[in-house]
Amino acid sequence: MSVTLKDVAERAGVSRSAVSRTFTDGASVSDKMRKRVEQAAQELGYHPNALASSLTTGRTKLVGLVSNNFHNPYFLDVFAHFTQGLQDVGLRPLLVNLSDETDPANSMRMLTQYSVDGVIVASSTLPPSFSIAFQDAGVPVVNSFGRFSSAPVVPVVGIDNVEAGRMAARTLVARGYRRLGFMGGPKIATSTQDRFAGFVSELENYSDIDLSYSYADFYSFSAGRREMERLLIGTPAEAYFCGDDVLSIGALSAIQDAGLSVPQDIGIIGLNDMEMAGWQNINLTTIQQPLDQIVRVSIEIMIDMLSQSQKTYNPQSKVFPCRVIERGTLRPLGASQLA
Amino acid sequence: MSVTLKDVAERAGVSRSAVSRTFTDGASVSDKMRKRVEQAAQELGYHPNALASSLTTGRTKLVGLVSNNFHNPYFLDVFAHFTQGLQDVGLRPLLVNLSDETDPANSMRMLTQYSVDGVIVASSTLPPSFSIAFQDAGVPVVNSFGRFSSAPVVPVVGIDNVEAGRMAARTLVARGYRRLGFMGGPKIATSTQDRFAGFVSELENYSDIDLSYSYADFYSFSAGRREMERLLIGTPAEAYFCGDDVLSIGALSAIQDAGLSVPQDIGIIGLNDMEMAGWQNINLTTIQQPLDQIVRVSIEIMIDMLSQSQKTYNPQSKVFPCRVIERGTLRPLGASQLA
DNA sequence: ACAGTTTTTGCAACCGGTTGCAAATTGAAT
DNA sequence: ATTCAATTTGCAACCGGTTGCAAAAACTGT
Repeated sequence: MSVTLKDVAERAGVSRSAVSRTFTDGASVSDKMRKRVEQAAQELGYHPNALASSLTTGRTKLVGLVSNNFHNPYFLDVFAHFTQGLQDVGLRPLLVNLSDETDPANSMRMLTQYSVDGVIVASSTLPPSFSIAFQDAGVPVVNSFGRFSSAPVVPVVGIDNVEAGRMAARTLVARGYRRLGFMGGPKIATSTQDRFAGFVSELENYSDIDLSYSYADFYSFSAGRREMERLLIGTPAEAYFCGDDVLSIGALSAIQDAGLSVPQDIGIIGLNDMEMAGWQNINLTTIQQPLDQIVRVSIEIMIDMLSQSQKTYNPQSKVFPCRVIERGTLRPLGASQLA
Repeated sequence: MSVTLKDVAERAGVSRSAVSRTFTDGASVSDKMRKRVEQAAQELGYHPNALASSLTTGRTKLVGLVSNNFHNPYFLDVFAHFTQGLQDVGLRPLLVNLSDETDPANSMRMLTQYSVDGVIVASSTLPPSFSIAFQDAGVPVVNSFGRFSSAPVVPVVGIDNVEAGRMAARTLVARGYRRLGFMGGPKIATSTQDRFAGFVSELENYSDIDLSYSYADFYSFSAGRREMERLLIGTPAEAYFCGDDVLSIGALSAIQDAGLSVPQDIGIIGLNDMEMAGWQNINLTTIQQPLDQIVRVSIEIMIDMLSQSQKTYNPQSKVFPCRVIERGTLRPLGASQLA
């Protein structure tokens, strides 16, 4: 079937160790030997079996990439960045779809069966128990888009959602909105909880603000639309901070269909700045998560943990500042504040 | 570190083979023995190492899932289906992002290093050389969303793009459009070539049709928008068949911004029926690819190939019928045909 | 040319499993 | 009880690599 170490050794007339050494860097081989082995390997089309070597080295260079957000277009961007970033540093993403899972045990089992070197949990809606379960199994974990904490159990990379909530509040207030709405994602998502907390806390600095809030069932278009339809039955707020972009787009669609216009009648600000938010027919004002930084640093931390053979890694949260991307769903800064 | 076969064997006071056998189904073990081993395994928290066993069995249950479409939201749907479907049958997707690759060699090497059991190439824009390269390396390959052929080199699962092109033509003609446009994806994509061929051939059945055509650079929003902007400078057609949904949405956005309305001034029909096409603020009339069937059958074929230890698999194309999903970007069937 | 040092090489054991084969056990039948 | 067949078990070799250790080879300096 496939050509092995032994084949190359025989062909080159050397020992198996010699062959192994030419393919492990840092090993002691003379130039003569290396040439000879490489030649033989070339001729036979030999490539070392990564899995076999993992047996002795204990490293597979496999990284579990686990997520449950397979219906939020933002996560295609996320996957694109992660797969690219991981393969650039020689790691291989083993993709795990946790959409219907509520118990980490199954995925844990499969990840340990494949002895992944580490796990990246890329989700803002998975309960922390998942990350912790992986970590307890002795596997390095980093939780991207997780909840910030000054002393996290698992390294977290993302944004400070509380601060993002504040930023949304400031942005709306600065544009003269006074009756504000928070339309969160699922209530159990830590991201939504934190954004809400920040949003509320910032508004306490202002006296004349009216705040209402509610939650959509998922981070999805239809949930956002449904929730906004519900809100429009009553007296809607002047502007909403929506849980994320896809939710915002759902809300926008409901508003349009109700014959109202954005940003004149209702303002919307989202969060993520997914590619689609910039499409001209959406043109969503939103708070941008610095995706490439988050991914880059997530991978850096993972590499760091992998190099520390000890499990004495001291988990840290790394958060990156967000910024408001001004587009067309909020009235501009200097505009008049009353219809 | 982790608990091994040997540990369990010692604890249970049996041979290593016995333990191995209780975890390989189809092996001969008495009930007594199995109970005993399972108990010991339980106590130690043992789980067999899939990679180690792959060494002797020659099966890793790893499947390469390779694609270069990480910027088309449709492919999030595709990945969601594939990851779910694969893990449901006990296979693990090793995700490969080919976005910037032009040469199969690198990805080939890495896939063989990890001795994947098979490769699923999920892309309509990768040149066939990729699938063929994998196949030549002796790995079972199925090409999802590839080009139909009655005697394919590699099994193909998808739709008959030529027929889809015809269907688009019939749909437009039936709605009274006479000046038709084909706005393809990248000219080198087989999907675009075939859709064009079908579109043209069907129109030969009609005498009074005016056909124009052009191509967008990628299957992406911005490429679609750019191309439509260009078309609107001249005299646009009455209706366009666009390369795919995301391209259609780009085109729609250009049309709107030009102050024209859909479907009154210009009709658009897309292809894919990605989730977003059904969003009420997009509401795109489109030709639906039966995604779940395509994925399901792709996986079935893969399993089939894996079970045939021989490589005597006779590759076949499996194509599934598409259907038109009527939404709001084409005038309805019975409508008057002139403005 | 020789002893001493450094580098290179091969041997053999090991990583965590699987499996063909023969020995041991069990069960059935007389 | 005894024979024979069927089932279960363990031994040992193997899958494709890696690596500690000691022997061999290559340098060094004199």
